[in-house]
Amino acid sequence: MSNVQELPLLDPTGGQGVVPCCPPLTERPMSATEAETAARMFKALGDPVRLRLFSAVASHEGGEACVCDISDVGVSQPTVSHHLKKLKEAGLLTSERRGTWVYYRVEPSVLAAMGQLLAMPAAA
Amino acid sequence: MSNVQELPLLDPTGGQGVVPCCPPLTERPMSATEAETAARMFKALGDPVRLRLFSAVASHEGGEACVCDISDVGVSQPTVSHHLKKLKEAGLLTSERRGTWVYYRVEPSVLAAMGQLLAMPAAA
DNA sequence: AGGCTGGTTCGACGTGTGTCAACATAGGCT
DNA sequence: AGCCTATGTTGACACACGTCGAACCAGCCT
Repeated sequence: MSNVQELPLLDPTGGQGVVPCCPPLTERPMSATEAETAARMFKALGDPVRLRLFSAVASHEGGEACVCDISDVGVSQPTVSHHLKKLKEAGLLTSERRGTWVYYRVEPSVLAAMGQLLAMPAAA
Repeated sequence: MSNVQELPLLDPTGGQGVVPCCPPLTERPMSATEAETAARMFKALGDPVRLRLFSAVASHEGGEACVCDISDVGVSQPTVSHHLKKLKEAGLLTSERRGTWVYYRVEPSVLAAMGQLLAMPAAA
């Protein structure tokens, strides 16, 4: 347990962190630190435009999409870029330039972490 | 306050069964309407204080807690009340006054719906 | 009645956020 | 070189948001 990505917290400036994070919300009260971390991810998805962008990337083949394929969400191009940056900073997406186009890709572990966070306690 | 907001994430067809508003994020690109609905809930959980409050209620016995039990999150009491109201407006919590105290309770179906939203497609 | 405690609402303040137009950068093309 | 397309960055704007203190409502006391 000493390699892979095991950043304790997300670095806001790096924007490349993966956060395994916290126990389910229903298990015990979250600490301030845990809440800070988890809220950052929820916040990133708390905007309709970002949610659509993220969904567009996530549902694309291979979990990867070019900006040009997903930028039709009703806002200007700079705004799309701005939101993609936010999603990247939240650790939800990664980007890679290949020639002319930039491709965005989901960070599956983070998605899984959020899913776990909302996991129901199976009604005991 | 006669808040006429529609139920956020659930489609009340079929009674108690969990009917998510939207398919998993990874299934297909979300529509604008779907994103609007889902983002409202993510946004509600996108604040550390609200996340702690929600977690405190959700992890309490019976999924229910008195305000006095959970209001120790580092902000003033009016702010706690404000956030609880937000969570209520987002459909995540319901409140009920019993004598002196007000009890908040999680909306389990909504929690499940959000979990489904983040469900992974078994790593295609 | 009056007072006390638990919660909510109000009004205000500073900060954060989404948005755009304009500019800047990267890479491919002629 | 020069131009053109694809993205990202900057600066500015309006608006939303989190926070607090103070005032206000709801029940339980004495």
